[in-house]
Amino acid sequence: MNDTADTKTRILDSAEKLFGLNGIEETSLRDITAHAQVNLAAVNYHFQSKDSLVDSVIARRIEPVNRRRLEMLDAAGPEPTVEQILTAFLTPPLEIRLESVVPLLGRILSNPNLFLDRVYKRHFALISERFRAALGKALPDLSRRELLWRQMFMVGSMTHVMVLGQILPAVTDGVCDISDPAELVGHAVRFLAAGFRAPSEAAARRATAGQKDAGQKELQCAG
Amino acid sequence: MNDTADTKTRILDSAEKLFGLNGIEETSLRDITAHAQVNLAAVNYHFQSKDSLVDSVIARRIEPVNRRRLEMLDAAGPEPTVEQILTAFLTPPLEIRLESVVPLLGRILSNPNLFLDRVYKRHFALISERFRAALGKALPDLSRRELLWRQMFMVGSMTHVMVLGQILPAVTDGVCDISDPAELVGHAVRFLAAGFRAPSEAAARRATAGQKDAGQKELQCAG
DNA sequence: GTCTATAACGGGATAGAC
DNA sequence: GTCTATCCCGTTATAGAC
Repeated sequence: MNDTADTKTRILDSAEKLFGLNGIEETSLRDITAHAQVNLAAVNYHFQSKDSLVDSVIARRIEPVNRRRLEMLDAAGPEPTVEQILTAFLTPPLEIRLESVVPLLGRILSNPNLFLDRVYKRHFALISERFRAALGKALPDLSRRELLWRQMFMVGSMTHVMVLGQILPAVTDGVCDISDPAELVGHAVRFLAAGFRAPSEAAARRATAGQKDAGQKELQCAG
Repeated sequence: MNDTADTKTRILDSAEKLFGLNGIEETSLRDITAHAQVNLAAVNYHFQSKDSLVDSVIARRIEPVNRRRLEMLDAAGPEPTVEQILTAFLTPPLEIRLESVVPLLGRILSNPNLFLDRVYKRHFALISERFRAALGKALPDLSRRELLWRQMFMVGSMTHVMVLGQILPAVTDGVCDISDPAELVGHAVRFLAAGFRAPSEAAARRATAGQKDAGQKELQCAG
């Protein structure tokens, strides 16, 4: 906590931290103002309501992440590889060094009520379309439907790791954690790029129709 | 709602539905008892507390899902393919026909506080180990660390789709939805099996060290 | 702009009649 | 087992002094 910051910033900082640690609904304005060492009424003065505070907390972190994503995508040139596209999408949210911001972003992405109106439409629809277009160009054999499903799986992979955040070591015998974003992005990009390059639905059907008893192994590689 | 069921079942049914629709913290006991058309005090009579009710709601759905997962895994024989393992893991939670149970399972998996002590240790640790062992046997080149990361990505892919549930069409222009579990499992298994078969960290390093300027395309297939 | 005090409400839980 | 009535707490939000 930056004790020298002004009241509004102190509230945002504390809200962000406690939302990420304990959840949004589970965190009261009293918790926030106590942690920020400001008066309870300051929240309703600077923000109009708790809902509006939540929106401010979200926007403050998501917007720079999305700007950085587009920067990285643009930096990869006009015809980026699948790996470059995925790296541009996954790195910015994971490399935020502030404790509990990563889990907060995860929570936001995994709360369907909050997500649709207050996050997806404002902060995610355009980015999602932009990255889907890039992936479609890199993978011209995939239908729009397949691209959309695979993008869901990609976002889900990232979200789950972000949500688990602090408890990730506890569920992996201490093997995995999010403190090294580069390692995490590396694992994720290898896994997800192979997934995106998997044979399309149509190709998989053709393959099984063509060779009758080759088993499922031919599904391995096509891309 | 089954109006003829006994009070305890009516409470479980209503709680499950409202938890899935609106979230667990966001649903009050008053909401539940009103929907179930039972008395408020009945909750504390049949269950001791709201927390304990939550545990019962979770256990009632997760246990059959996990039994079915093991059945399907065993049915695939002693050396199942990656596709068979993934299908056994993903199908049971998604083919539950009851509205709002799938989103509820998603919410449970994406609430880290609830998850670790009250869900992971009780309902998920053993299943997770069992499936990881099967995947490790089918993919002997992967290290334990890589297997754990990839399993996280798999669970995340499934969880995200389950969490979004009802709003999935809204974020995909109506293209994707969870009403056809077979289609969803098909897409997921193709994507994830390719991901699991992606070259290991070590293999990827060897490949880039060996050939200098082949670009990133050689990462495509190895497994 | 910042505080104290409090309003107005909804939450979980329980006592005790039936 | 089921009800009514109520307790007691924490919540958001606001009024009004400074």
